[in-house]
Amino acid sequence: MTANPPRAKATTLRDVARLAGVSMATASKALNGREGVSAATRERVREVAERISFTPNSLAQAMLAGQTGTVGLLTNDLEGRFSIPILMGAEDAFGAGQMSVFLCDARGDSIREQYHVKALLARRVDGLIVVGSQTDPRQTLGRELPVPVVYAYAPSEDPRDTSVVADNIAAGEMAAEHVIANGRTRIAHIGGDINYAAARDRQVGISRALAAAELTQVGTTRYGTWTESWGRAGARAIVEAGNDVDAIICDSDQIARGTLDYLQAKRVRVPEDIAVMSFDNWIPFAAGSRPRLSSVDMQFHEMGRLAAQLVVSALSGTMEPGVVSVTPRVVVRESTT
Amino acid sequence: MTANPPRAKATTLRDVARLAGVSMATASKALNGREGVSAATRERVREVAERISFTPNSLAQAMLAGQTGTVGLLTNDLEGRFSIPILMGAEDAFGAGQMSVFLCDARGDSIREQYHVKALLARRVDGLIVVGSQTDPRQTLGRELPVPVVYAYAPSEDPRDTSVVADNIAAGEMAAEHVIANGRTRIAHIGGDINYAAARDRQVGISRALAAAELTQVGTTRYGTWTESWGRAGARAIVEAGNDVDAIICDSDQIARGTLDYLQAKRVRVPEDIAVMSFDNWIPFAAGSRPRLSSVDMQFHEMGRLAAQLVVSALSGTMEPGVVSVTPRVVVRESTT
DNA sequence: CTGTTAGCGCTTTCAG
DNA sequence: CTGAAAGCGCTAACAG
Repeated sequence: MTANPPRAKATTLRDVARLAGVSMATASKALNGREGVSAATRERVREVAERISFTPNSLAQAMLAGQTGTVGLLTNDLEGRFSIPILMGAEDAFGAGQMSVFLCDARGDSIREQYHVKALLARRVDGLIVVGSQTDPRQTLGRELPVPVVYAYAPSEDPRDTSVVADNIAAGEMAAEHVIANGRTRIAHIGGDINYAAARDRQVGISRALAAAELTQVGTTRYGTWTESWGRAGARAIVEAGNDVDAIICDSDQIARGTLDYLQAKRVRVPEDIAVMSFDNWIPFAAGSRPRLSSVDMQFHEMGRLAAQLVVSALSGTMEPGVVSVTPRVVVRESTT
Repeated sequence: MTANPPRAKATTLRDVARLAGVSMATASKALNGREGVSAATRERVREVAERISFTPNSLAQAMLAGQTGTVGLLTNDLEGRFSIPILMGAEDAFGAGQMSVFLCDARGDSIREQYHVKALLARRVDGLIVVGSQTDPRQTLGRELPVPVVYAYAPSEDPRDTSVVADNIAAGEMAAEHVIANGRTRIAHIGGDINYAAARDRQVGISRALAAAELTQVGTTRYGTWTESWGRAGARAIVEAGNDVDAIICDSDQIARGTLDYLQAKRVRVPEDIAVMSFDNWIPFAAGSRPRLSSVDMQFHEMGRLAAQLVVSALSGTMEPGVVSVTPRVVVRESTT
């Protein structure tokens, strides 16, 4: 029942000016480092501002400048594995400067998304980053928006928009090349959910790398879900098919964990008998297993950073339409070497 | 090299008024549902506003109102397991209304934190939520801030502040009570990092529940790290100590996964021979293993929601100082039953 | 060097 | 019922 202390009302430039005995204009110039103020005056104004802990009202500044120094980050699965690193990358890229980020989660609901876009525009954000939850192209927010929009992870279906995506075909190639480089020739693939472009693209990449090495995939790719449980089932299917296999590429770290689990229960040695390679490099999963998993990192953080940079550069100039791919990176651990 | 289309400049109330042939005052009243406008005029104004897709400038509105309808969410490990659900809970609680959330990650750096606070105050947020990365009390942001502050997960060390925390002692009790209720009497505990209050508190809770059931813990709690690898080592230590054990409580799902891994390699059956119980209920880990893990959910989402509600209620009234605990919840799966 | 004036976009009295 | 005027906090001309 304790009442809180009365909140100090924020001080204004007018207070500073009055206390320093100058006009608001002079106070403004003094604090903003504009020239045309004597050193003495400037110092005095600064002291007053400091003393009464004056913080300029960004809203007022924004109204004059026509720029708010804010961007909206619209995500669709905060829960998810992908949004967060992308978000961090963006936060990183902005954080250094003086952009602030409005975070909105639309939960995959387009009504909700529309609502958030409207709210963000009302707040006069300078730009928008839209993070999808699948790599499949998503509907555009429209081309009539008064601010630049960059799509991350899920590209916009409209080629006139600007998107930053992960290169899953390259990722598939890199995964296969890595195990091939380690001397494996009998390679199988456990896919993720076939409804995801990520899963289909990785298969394309794997095929491409195998063809380049004049190898043939062992068995055909089976698709399932992005779970450990599917990893176990997929591994069993491969083993029970009786084919001779010396490497399994799994479409996610979780699938790979399931695969590892099955193989270990069967006393198959990893990597001696079968190498296991995965995608995403979700550290808690990839680095928690024994052996630890080699995995293709999709560089989400980098995607976020890039998206942020694109938005920033769009503020002063125009933005190239099209899709920018971020190149993945193989992280080698003990499951393949 | 395609130049983007010129961005439509945002329309203003003045435009609406002019096009509708009324004054700005009338247009304002019409759009905001104020009375004193004829139905006909109101309709006409609305149509115009709709036609030119007028979006009121929140900044201008905020300047008049003295409230921005924004809050700052200051986190210290976006990466982490805890911030995100809390963040989602807050987003949830606000999202329904018309609060927008500024997200800032201070990376555990107090200089950076200071910088963000300053920026948020400049943007005249109506309130602040500070999310810590450990349950240990953290330094206060100070009591002179012009806006209400709520600390989540990590409470403020200053009892005059308002904090929302997880009740780890209760969690420890609930975990022990659950395994006891399932007939286990020879219970061991693998702790997390002893430098975390969460780990120490859970031990307190476990002891309390064991005492209440007139049981004694098997061996003393060993502390390590929050990793699977420590889970394996800890389980080995328990097994090799040669004590008869029928349940192991692990301080996190990851530790439990390691424990499970070790037990399975040793052909110990879970839960028949030894039940395994954990904390956090991090779904990908807890529900991915076989058997799936029973785990104490710390209700992070709920904590975020509560923190948000506290901030909102502080806007219209005062805020109770002190620490609010969120009660955890046992999620039963197959590792204990 | 310093101060006066105008105005960003909006809402709110208070006259008409 | 409608509009003119004032002002939120700040900055950018332009005078002095």
